[in-house]
Amino acid sequence: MPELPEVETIARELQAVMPTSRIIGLEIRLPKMIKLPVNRFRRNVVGATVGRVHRRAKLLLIDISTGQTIIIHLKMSGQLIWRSVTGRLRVGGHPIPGGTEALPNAYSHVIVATNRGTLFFNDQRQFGFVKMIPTASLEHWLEDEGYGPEPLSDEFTLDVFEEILRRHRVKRIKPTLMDQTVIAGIGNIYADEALFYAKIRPTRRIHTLRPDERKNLWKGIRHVMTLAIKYKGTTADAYRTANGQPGGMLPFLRAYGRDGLPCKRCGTIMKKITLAGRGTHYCPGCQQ
DNA sequence: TTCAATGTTTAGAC
DNA sequence: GGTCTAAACATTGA
Repeated sequence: MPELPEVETIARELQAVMPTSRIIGLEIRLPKMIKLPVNRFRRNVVGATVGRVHRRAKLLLIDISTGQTIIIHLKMSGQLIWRSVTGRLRVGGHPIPGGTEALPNAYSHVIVATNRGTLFFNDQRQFGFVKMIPTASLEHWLEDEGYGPEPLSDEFTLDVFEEILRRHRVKRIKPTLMDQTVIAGIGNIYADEALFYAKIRPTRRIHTLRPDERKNLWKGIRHVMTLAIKYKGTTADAYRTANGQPGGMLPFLRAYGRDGLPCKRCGTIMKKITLAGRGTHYCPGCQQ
């Protein structure tokens, strides 16, 4: 499930419980999830102490005491579940059928055991991955990957956004928002939401955006991301219900998944189209 | 049975 | 060279 707010939620939850725990075991049930030689991964991970858990773009980052950072991408259906030794669960990512009571389950591909609890990396569709980079070269690695600015950082000013739009003026706005090298962390849900906020149709060519629309879109991106983090993402806290009900942000979505329903702003029936291969939801009444 | 799913990459067409 | 679409990855469920 995860876009920036969901991964941020997971990072914060894990940061609250994992640091200073010692990794005492590692089970790799599906080796293809680990994008480096499994032996090298194991050698650096087992016996290490967990440092900071943080996030960049949609990547979850776990610093460990061997000077490495574990990088996890959840892609479409990944989830991370922390089960403390007392049995308390913290879940992030896609809800799993049947809830979280039985762990590990058929989708638990990587299991990291520590003295304080166990981290399960589950992924139904197996698109996610685990990498490992020396912490000292993490920034450099991220730069090489080409990620754009964090939308909630001070660096992401209106001027920076305007410059981004100038670089991509012939493209359509929604796929550009979702391009991780343009801005980091915006996915399909929050692209639709930010465009709804700014009353901009997702198919608009960037050069047709007026100054007020560009500013509203910049505000919309930050507003939507901030709100989603506040509510712990759109499904990230599905663990509260055993049957995988969606998370706290869902009632606040105004575009995603609302095709066929009246627009919350103007009442027009919302539409869904396919754009760049992704379901795209908008109001034909007030998004021009 | 067919299609779509919160992501990303790649091949090909224009 | 730039931009766009479809397909691929694997699985499930509507």
